[in-house]
Amino acid sequence: MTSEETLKQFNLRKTKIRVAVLDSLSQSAVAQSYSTLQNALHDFDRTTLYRTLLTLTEHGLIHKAYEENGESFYARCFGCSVSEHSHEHLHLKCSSCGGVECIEISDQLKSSLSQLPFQEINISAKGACSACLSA
Amino acid sequence: MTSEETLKQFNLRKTKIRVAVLDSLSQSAVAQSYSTLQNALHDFDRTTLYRTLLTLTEHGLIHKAYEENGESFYARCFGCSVSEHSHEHLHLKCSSCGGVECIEISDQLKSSLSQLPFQEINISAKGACSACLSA
DNA sequence: TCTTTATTGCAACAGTGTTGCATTTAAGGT
DNA sequence: ACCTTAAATGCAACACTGTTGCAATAAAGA
Repeated sequence: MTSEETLKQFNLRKTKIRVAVLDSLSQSAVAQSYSTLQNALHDFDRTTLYRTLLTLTEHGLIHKAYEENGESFYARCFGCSVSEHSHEHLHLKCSSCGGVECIEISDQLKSSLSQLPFQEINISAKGACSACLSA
Repeated sequence: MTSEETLKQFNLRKTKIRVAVLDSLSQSAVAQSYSTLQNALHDFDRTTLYRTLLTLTEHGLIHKAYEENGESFYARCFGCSVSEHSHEHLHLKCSSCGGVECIEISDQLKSSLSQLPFQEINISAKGACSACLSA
């Protein structure tokens, strides 16, 4: 589904920056940092980018995958609604390239996590991302 | 062990703010945010607090337990060295009081995590902390 | 095309992170 | 108790992100 179609599906107006952000995040294998997005979308005011990320997050099209040292990384959302954010994956911060990759977790780990009496369980780790491993 | 003794053990000079930070984090059941620490220690310059947190973190006396929306929460470190930060616990951000609690995880979860080929695995979650549950 | 409402761009301010530098303090030796 | 020296502090300053208000602009449907 194209970014335009996605916006329509979520009842959001089609604007240049929303399409650009969704395109950028969809094409990227890794989550993108705010500053990376800002560099890629420097035609737009940073406030607009800030509000775009807010809007897309609130409606469940994207999510903040990782945050460290004040740097936030955003990724496309698949299969999570506004209310139920069950991101059953792990966010790997690559020690080599600095990118953030979303990684599926094992069923065993899922079942261990599901026994916890908490919501919004989030796992992050550091290591080599698949791109850097195969390079 | 007192904060003074801890500093000596780690070969760090005993200064007022280091003792104050260690005392504050030791006495607290939950991790403290930067702004909370700053309020509690407003006699000191915020740069000094910043550098104190850096130093204590680098030497493994404290660690950043949680970070969200640019707010960092710090806690005392027990049993983790500079090189090996195996925090085998979960950081629970309380939806009620906003505090961050360190919670031990089950052996089953530990073993699932130990199978992952990553370092510095970190789990965070949202829910009610023990203080708010018992209140 | 018109109308309405959401979105954008700009200005402005707060909070945190970070560095440089002069001053002060801690710790060990005398 | 006093020096000496290296480390720690306080202050100024700047960058970046988050956040809000408001006037100008653009999107979507009639």
